[in-house]
Amino acid sequence: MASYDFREIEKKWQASWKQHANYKTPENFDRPKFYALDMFPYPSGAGLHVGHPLGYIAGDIVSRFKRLKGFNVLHPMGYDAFGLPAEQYAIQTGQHPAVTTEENIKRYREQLDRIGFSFDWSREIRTCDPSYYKWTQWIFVQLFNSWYNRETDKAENISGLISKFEISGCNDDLNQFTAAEWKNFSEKEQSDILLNYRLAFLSEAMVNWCPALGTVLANDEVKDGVSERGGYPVERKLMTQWSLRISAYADRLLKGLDTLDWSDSLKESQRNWIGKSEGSSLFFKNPESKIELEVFTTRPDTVFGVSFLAIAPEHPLLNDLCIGNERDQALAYSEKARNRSERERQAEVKNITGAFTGSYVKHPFTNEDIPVWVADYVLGGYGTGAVMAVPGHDSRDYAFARHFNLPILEVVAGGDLSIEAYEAKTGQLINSSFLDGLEVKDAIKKAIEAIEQKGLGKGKTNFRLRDAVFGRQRYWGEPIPVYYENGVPKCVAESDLPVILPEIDKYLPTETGEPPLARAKDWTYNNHPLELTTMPGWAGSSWYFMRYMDPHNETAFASKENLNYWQNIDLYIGGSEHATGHLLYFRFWTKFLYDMGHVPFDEPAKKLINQGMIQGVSSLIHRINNTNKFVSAGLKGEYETTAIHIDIKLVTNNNQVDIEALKQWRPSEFENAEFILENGILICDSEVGKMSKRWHNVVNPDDVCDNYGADTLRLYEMFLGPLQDAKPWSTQGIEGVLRFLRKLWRLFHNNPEESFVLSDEEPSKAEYKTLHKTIKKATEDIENFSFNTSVSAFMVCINELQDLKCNKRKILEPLLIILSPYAPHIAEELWSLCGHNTSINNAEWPAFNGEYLIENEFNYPISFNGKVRFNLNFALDMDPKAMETEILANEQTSKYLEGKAPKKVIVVKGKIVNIVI
RNA sequence: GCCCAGGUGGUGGAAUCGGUAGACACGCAGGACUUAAAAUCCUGUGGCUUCACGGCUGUGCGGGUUCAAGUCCCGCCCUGGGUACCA
Repeated sequence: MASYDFREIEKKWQASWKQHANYKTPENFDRPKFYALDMFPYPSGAGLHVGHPLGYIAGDIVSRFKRLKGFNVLHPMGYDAFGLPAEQYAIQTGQHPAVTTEENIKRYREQLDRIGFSFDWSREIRTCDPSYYKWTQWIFVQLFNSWYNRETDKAENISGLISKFEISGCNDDLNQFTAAEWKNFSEKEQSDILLNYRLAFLSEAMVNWCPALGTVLANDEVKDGVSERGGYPVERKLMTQWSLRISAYADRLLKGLDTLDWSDSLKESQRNWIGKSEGSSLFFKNPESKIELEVFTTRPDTVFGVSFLAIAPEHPLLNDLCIGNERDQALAYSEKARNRSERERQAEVKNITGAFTGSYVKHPFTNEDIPVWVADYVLGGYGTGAVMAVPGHDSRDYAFARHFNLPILEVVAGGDLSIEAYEAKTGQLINSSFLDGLEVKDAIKKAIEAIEQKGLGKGKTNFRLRDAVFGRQRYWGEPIPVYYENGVPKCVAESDLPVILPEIDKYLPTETGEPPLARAKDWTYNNHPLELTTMPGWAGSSWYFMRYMDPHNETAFASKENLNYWQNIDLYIGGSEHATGHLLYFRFWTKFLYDMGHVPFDEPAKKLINQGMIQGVSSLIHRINNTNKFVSAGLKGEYETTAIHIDIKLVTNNNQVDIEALKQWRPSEFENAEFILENGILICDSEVGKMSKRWHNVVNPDDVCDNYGADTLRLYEMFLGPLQDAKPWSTQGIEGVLRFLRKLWRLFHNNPEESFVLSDEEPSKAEYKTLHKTIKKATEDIENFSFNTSVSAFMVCINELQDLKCNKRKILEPLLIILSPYAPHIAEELWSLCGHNTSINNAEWPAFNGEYLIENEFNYPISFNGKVRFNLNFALDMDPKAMETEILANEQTSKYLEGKAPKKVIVVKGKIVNIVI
């Protein structure tokens, strides 16, 4: 073989790795472990584009590196296979989602295989596989059978709570009953009470209902009032729903972040989503009507600035509060506000609306009458659904008071209330009785003390994090393993799991609006009806990383032995778009399983890297409005035009459109079109955005592998820039990477016959220096996830060896080893040509020898008072005093120093960098 | 609005602790080889200035600390991402 034939080489080694199961994770536990996981993909019909493999390549490089370093590496891959697109497709075509999913997976696998990943495919999992979702259902059963014990601050079996009720009854915020009463409750009553505590529970709650998708969605699945998938409008609707009590873990999810090596921005996203806020509850009462309204505030110091109370349109006491002449109007307003969709609600944020209820309550400190208003800026689901409005020091209350002409009181000095609310948490309290003169910080403390002392409320912490709606009115998901006996929800016995997803004739809701599972024949368990909703997409992904440790275990989701060995993920790579979804849920499930003693770790991933999105560059040509004429980009200013996306394959690197290809691409549109050219060519504009079929800008990794090879693709994706950064895909520069691999190849074939030649001669110092410099850099870069600079270092190394005409075994073999994580195919080929009959995968990462980098002399430019620079040579081990003498003796220096002794000689890393006089 | 990240040549991007800014690659220009092309190799390439040696200037803007600032501090401007009546 003379020239570098990447097609042949890559095909050959991929087949060999498969045949010899090179990347199968060893089943012994005698080495240190390393668990490198990529977020598994949802297998969509569109296949992979060049953005998908970015994170996988980085993970693969680290995995290969760790293997060479002697670690037992777990590096698996699988598919997040339940989900909406396959079901939407099924509705349109009648094709079973399982069939579509299977096809898509096959396609994904082909694409992944071409890139040469070192996945252990014997551990592949699919969330839609019954042997997998058996355990997803099993975890659900554990959640159902558990409650969160605040005293021990962990989840426990619900039986403990039941015995507590049996012995001493209950007296908490939710329920009050005696032990005797508990025993007299019916089974249904007991069940309903327990649902208030179970971690998987059924409740009636306002949910995000998406009519177009026919299902409810969790908060993180709704963006800007529309569904994340499909972008359909979302409404609020009161429904009985399965939810998971993630709110019980709010504080631990927050605290756990401090122990994780995740990016600051991602941790910050989770902190904001959890939204911890500390403050106080406070009761406003009306002695006549006996009404008590509880509010939550983070600014109890401003209590003397309260001029009205505002309650949410969903507030439970609304009906009692709306009285007198105001009753009808206030109720009508609330009704209207409640029924608005999320989108309307958000669009109208700036419109201030509200209504007076007719009721008054007493101010807890001044005993003044405070009017109670209903206002849609108060959210039913947060805090107590009621706020004490302090217009002087809260901008929303201020706007409301301005609009309805309510009093604005100043209680913290420092602002100008005629212009805006003064919200800063600094300044002295005024007009506030016993708080006068205090700084805000101290006033908050004192106010809470006073509130607690008088029994008006107590210090309290609120979280923004809501419980996660878990039921989906869809077909293509895990059945929730629950049946109903006389209206009481019960879990299917663990021995009867999995509850297999039944076959149905159509993937649509029934005529009566029930979920698709209602179509299933005999959808019962021991003659009792089974639950009709299925689990959301994030259920299967919340624990999949554990299944990889022991994927074929039939008696447990993973054996204790395997869990103890592999522990949690050492390196998790995936997109930051999962910050408030998957990455929160899988922390929650891990903590729960930890509490219940099923796993020995309480965080799933120690280190997380978010790879940036690779964006697509789309091409736009300009059509003159109402004509079939297209004008080159430089001339578009002279016409009224509309931009049209065309396939990027029709365009060269410098934005020149191939008109003949364009005509063939869409003959109906372009066959008879006229083109107004500039300098004889048609130029288009380009735009950076998401890679999508819609914009005709998808780049398929298969094409890159065909034209440049998998090794070049791998190196180039790393070379593009820092892994974490978003960057547009461009093939400018990919030639440079291919050129680098050719140069490497030629080091071994540098003779007229271009035959493989390797020298066993002892390398020179310069050659060793080049090698060890590169070993150092490559090792450090992988540990710092700085892959782009590593690729550069390899390029420098090859350029230097080329200049040295080096073809020595002692240099090239270690070099192949450190390059193999990036470009495994060419490394393997050359390794084999070097005479090895085992895979380079079994080699050992070369040791770095720093001695080759030490120089005896250096020549370094020296600044003089930070200005003039000149060069001086010194021995490296010369002491600073001797250097000073040397400097003064030097003709050039003394000229600048005018014979004066230097005040200061600045030495950095043993080198003089500046002389100060 | 709030929170986070970032702003370096024509382009993507380098620059561990503050220590020769622009590594590496693309692009561009010139040259070698070739009948020619491709491929390959060599040279140059921040700006201004100089025949040249060199000099001046330069990391979004304005100030500061330091012998020395892309890097640290203060105040702005801009871009990307997250979040949004969360009391």
